[in-house]
Parts: sequence; C-alpha cells; structure tokens
Amino acid sequence: MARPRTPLLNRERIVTAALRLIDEEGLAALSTRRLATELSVSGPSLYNHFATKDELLDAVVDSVIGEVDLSMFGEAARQSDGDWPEALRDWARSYRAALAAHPNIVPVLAQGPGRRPNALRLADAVFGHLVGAGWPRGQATRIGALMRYFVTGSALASFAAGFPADAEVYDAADYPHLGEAHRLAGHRGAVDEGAFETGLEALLDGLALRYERLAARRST
Amino acid sequence: MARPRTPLLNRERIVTAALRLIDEEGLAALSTRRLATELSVSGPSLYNHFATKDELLDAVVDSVIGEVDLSMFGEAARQSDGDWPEALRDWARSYRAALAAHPNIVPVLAQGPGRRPNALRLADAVFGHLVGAGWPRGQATRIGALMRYFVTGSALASFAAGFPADAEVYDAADYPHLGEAHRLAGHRGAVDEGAFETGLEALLDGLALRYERLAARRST
DNA sequence: ACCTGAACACCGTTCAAGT
DNA sequence: ACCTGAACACCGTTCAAGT
Repeated sequence: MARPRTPLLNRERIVTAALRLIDEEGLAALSTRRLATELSVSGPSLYNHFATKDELLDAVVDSVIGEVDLSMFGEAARQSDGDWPEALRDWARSYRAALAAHPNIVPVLAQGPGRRPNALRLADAVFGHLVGAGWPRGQATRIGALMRYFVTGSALASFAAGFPADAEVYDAADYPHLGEAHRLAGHRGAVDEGAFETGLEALLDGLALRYERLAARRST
Repeated sequence: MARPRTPLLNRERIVTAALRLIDEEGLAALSTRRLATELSVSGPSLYNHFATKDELLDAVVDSVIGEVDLSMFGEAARQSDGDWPEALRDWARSYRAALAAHPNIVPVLAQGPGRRPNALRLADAVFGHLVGAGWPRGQATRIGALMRYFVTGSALASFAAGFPADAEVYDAADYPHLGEAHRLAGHRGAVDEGAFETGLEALLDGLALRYERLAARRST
C-alpha cells in the first residue's frame, strides 16, 4: 500500500485507541504492535505520528487531564475570599471522576505535569485561585500537592476491590478483625465513594481551621 | 553446571535484588532476564523459586509493607478511646516513609492487600484499632481507605519534582501563576514533606470533628 | 509525507536435559 | 531439587524501500 492518498492515522485516533486499550486491558497491554493491529496498520506506522511510545503515553495522559473541570477557578467565581472551599470541593470531585474513569493510567499521570499543557493549566488554576483567596504562596503550593496526593491515591485503585471476595483468605487467627472483609468488594462503589467524600470533607474542614487561624493572626 | 551442591538462589536473595533494581531503574527495568543476570544465573532459574514474575512482584511488595510500624495499634497502646488520632498519625508517617523509600513499586502495592500477609495484617490492625476506639465499623472502613488514598498518593511521586526545573516551560501568557514553579524541584524534600504533614494534620482534625459529633449524638 | 516488511536487541515462559 | 540452553511468541525501535 505504502502512502495512502488520505492518511490512515492521526494523533487523535491513536490516542483514543490507546486509552481504550489501557482501560480495557491495563497499561501492560498497550504495546505499539498490539495498538497498531487494533488500528489496522503495521507496528512502525505509529512512529510517523509519535517519536516514541513515551510521547504517545504523554498525549494519552494529557487528554485525560483535559477532562477535569476548572471553571470554578474562573474570574467570575472569585467574588469573595471565602469561596475557596467550595471551589476546591467541586474541583476535587471532577478531578477524581476524570481519573477514576481511567485508573490504569493514573500511575503515569501521578508523576506530575511535566511539560503537558493540560496538567500545567490545572496546576496554574488551582494555585492561582488559592493565592487569590488569601493563602500564602507556600501554603497554596502545599494544598495543591496534598489535594493531588489524595485524589490520585483515591483514583489509583479501588480500596474495596483490593480485598479478595473469598472468605477463606481471612483466617480469624491471623486477622481477627477482617471477618467481614470478603464482603467489601460487593459494595465497591459505596465504600470507595464514601471514603473519598469523608476524606475530602475532613481535609476541607481541617484546611478551613488553618485558614481561620491565618485570618486571626493577620487581624492582630 | 546444572544443580549445584548448595543452591545459588533463594526467594529472599531474589526479592532483595528485584527491589534494588526497581528502586534504581524503575519498574520497567525489572525483567526476569535482567534480574537473573544481576544474580549471575540464567533467566529460567528464577522459575524454580517463583511460578511467575507476578508472584515475585507480590513478594517484593509484601516485603516493603512489612517495614510499616504497627506497634502503635497494640493492646498496650489502646488504654483510652481518645488515643486514635495519635496512633493514626504515627502509623501514617511510618507507612509513608516505608513507601516513599520505594516509590516505583507503589502503583503495584496500591492495588490493595490481595492475599499478601503483611498487607492483610496492616489492614487488620488499623481497622481493629479504630473500631476499638469507638468508631462504627462503616466509618472505620472509610478511614482506613482514605488514609491509604492519601499515603499512597503522597508516596507515588514527588509533587515538587513533577515540575520541570526549566523556567522556559512556564510561559506567563499560558500559566500566569507558575512563574516560580521551576524552583519547586530544588526544594523537593521540604515541599513534599510539608504537603504530607499539612494534609495529615488537616485530615486528623477533620476526623476528630466527626468523632466529637458521634460522641455527642451517642450521649443524647 | 506516510505507510510497509525486514531486522535488531530485547521480553516472559516452557521444557527437555543435566547432576 | 535446582540449574542450563534452546525455543516460542512476544516486545520497542530503526531503516531502506515504496508511492
């Protein structure tokens, strides 16, 4: 065939197929040869669109981050300083939802923004909003970091599904308190969602406490 | 050579060498052939000690979890109900330290305990202590989950090191608030440690608030 | 410019053969 | 029981050749 009149591939088609493969069969299932087969081309064809597999993975990761809603950090939203917990809450939920839809790529994404535009935009929006709300820059950095820790950790894997549904695993002599652990996997959605929401609200309450202390110190 | 009089390998030697390879060159660098070369044997030799590469990885993961201190959950420590935040704080620090020493294996470990004894022991100790301190079982499960979310997220990768040290990356037109982000990587330890400690204390404060509400409801 | 097949240095794993 | 070399079906990537 050689070069066709209209190209068979483009970056977007490749990224979409790669993400689907990662979602359905895991990160390890994404090989350039397998992906090429999926796209009905030969293995080396991909190298006309991405220099390396790593560059392709970068594009996949940034497309996932692009799904995170940042609108709550816009100018219109920043009317009053006290709004930051609401913004952070809405953002964290959207962030988690975007990542949890593609858990197998989270370990790559968690390495940080690197030079990926969508990831840098996200970091910029969060940091800018917190500083605008009155947080000192050093604190704003830490809050951005700890929120990423919590969200990536909660999207990386289901807590409930990490416990085998087989009751035989939990020998009462070895694990006296895990007698019901085999039932966790059956309530996967509720357990994981509940843990995320409890953690998020606890974090926001704890941060609000620190924000009040800051304000009190400033007014003296 | 064939079978030597004293075995060349055992599971412990293999696990130690595998963890070193993962730490120094990343999870992708761990191949059975490479590991065998490192141990001065041929590739297939490893299969006398582990059925698959996955089984070997499981052993590596559990050896890392085995480093987490659980002594704060012992009988002696559970004198009074109000002690749970201190125990949780000490445990979270030890948990994070153990994982952050081997960040490249965290994605594997974050999949949950599976059938790994040390991981199950850890889950059992945390859950048992929280229930013993008066938390309802459902809440105790969520707290165990959210703590794992936060700790694995914070050990998975450095937040600071995720931002390239190259100032050119942060074009002011695109990222108006990231003008200093290139300096983050230089303060890697302080930023990551600070974010973890801030997040941990905020979480514990937020949870203490909920614990008080629980106690208030019970006494009415 | 964009695709192909052939080739290189790798993988995980199986298996028969050795002691 | 524990190691070996040979073999199988895979990898990521390069490159010359085609249109």
